[in-house]
Amino acid sequence: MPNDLREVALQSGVSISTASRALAGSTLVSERTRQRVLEIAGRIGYRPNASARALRTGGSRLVGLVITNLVNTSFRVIAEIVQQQLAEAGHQLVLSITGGDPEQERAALHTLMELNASGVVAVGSDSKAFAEVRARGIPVVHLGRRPAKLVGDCVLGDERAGAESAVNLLLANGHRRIGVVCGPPSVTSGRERLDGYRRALLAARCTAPAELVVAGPFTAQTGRDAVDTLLALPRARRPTALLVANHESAYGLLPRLRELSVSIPSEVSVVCFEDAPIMRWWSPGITVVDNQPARMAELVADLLMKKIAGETISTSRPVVHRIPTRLVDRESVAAVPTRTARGRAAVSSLAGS
Amino acid sequence: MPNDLREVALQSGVSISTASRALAGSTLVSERTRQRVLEIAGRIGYRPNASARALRTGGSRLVGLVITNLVNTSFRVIAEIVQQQLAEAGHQLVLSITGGDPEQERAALHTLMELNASGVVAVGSDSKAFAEVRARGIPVVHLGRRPAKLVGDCVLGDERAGAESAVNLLLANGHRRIGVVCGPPSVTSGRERLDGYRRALLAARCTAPAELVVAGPFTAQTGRDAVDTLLALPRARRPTALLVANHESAYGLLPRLRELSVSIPSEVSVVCFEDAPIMRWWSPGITVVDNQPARMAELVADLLMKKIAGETISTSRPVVHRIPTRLVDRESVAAVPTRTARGRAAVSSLAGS
DNA sequence: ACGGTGAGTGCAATCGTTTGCATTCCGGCG
DNA sequence: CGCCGGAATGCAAACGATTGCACTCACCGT
Repeated sequence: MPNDLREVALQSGVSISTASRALAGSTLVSERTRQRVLEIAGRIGYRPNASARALRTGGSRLVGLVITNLVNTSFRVIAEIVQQQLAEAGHQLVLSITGGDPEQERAALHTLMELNASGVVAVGSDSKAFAEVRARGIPVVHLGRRPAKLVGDCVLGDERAGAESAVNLLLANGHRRIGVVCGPPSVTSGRERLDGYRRALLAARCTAPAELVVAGPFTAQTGRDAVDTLLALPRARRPTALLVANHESAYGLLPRLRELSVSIPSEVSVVCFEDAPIMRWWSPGITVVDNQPARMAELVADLLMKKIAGETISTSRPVVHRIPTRLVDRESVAAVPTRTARGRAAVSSLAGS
Repeated sequence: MPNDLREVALQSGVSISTASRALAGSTLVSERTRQRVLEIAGRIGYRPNASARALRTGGSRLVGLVITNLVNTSFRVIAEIVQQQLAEAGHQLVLSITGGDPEQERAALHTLMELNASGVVAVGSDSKAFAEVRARGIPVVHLGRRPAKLVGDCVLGDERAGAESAVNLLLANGHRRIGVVCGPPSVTSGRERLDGYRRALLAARCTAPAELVVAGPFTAQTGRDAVDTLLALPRARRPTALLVANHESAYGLLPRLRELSVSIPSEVSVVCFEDAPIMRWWSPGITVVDNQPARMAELVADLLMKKIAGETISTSRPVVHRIPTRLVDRESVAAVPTRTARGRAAVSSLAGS
């Protein structure tokens, strides 16, 4: 026995149109028939066919999330929150993980077009397939990284200010030689963080010598290597503090420091970008610049749903939103050890015990 | 200008049927017309309308993944791999995160039914909505936890053997008093791990006193509390090794041990369940029972796609597959400390507070 | 009494594809 | 020469919902 709208109509003794309207809550049906239809629908467990509806109305209530991976804590949080927010509004999340491969990204976007997606959230992406998506009137929101060509609004962290706040904290603790580990210059977020770092140093009339800047891909290895490179510098040029501008690197940098028994924060202060469980649980707790992925995700969901509801492919220019970062001060930053202070500490510890 | 099959047909000078067949690769069209149609389709950027196709054929090529969260490393890996495998076969992943809430799970499953999902992967779930899904002929594969009522094949880790291998390793290192932290008894995986623990001890003619068994929800707090409970035991009854049977607890347990300056493995040996980056990076590296989520995911995707392809809601009984675990020996297990060698400062500090 | 009104309902077209069946066209065979 | 068969194509009916339009009444005002 089928359980489509026709069946509901049949059993309710009304036409398909009326049944449809009753279920849709139209004012064009009498209260009594609505009750009857609803009751029958409930009884036979009627579920509307999403394909048919999408075909007829042109709206699928599917939203694509195109993302490079789920390992990155920010991305994971974003996926969770966006899914949840969309679900509350009756949308479904179609997940595509591209691994950063443009070809896969293209494929994902094409599929989303075929699905008549109601919207697309893309994080860290940049391909001309977006133009097609946009051309089809599907709203797009960019997230996390700013692509060269915006086809929709863009939600970013305030990377520059975040880096500045971190560097300022270090400066306030007396650090002058601050090493930085950042992502490849091709990624906007990495560039901006580096820029913030430079700017803060400049404002304090400090130098940022090239030897203190290490750039590399988003891998733990980059972090490991950075430690070795920076600590190999002669004492006087060695950094007393490190700013780790992406947390993939942190996953290599922190263990490497421990391997080498370099003590945080007494020997080197550390500030990392992006909060993650491991940052809280590391010993000592790592001071981080939290880019608040949950807030980014909420805003993204909000923007996208407004666009979807508006139906209007707003011809206005895409706007870029910046979510402020939050400096979470834990235990990995301390005053720069002065020669005398260090000597004193050693002496007193001897004397004390 | 529309972008549908009719347009392709029109420009190719053939009927819609022929165009459809040409694109579908049917043998019923001449090579020449196929070429022509393909060329036109490519030129005008034709993309088939998935809704229309789904409506007509009854297959949506959408697969639901219903999961409690993405924080758990195993789940995250599963989501990534399943997505990738499905995408390769031309399916799309619809992600639903339930947070463990049965109501949300029900809603997710209902939505998937409306979408005419081609299949559903459910991890850690148990609700009667599955019966409806099954009744609609949608293949289901369970993953990770075994629900009371199987509506489809089930892929699990070999929890019992995994726990046994861990305990055996500890026994081989001379440990006799082995504490265990496990999930709530309501979850099958937790029960099985506990069972494996008991069995291994029994086989070695050791006891597993109740005071060494701590059960609690899948939270970091459970792990923290477990440390305090177990270490508060009088010296002679205190465990010399810990088996942490879920990694949510590990996230609380490991930092707590470090807070208390309880040294691993010299004061206490530790084996955790489920591998994760933090296990590798912890210092010392934590020996784990790896449940190989990637292999589970691959098998799940494989099973599901076979069922989808088969079209047959195989009436045969659901079969339960077990993926073997892998003991990854790192640095957190050492021979049991002799009484004299055993440090006392850290542990007694706890008793004091 | 009659036309107007408006609430409630039904008819039928429509969304874009797939596919069973009919149709055409051609060559080959009896 | 007519007939048959197969290859290639087209026609039209689905799939299940939404929705503009037309229709039916009962009721009201004049």
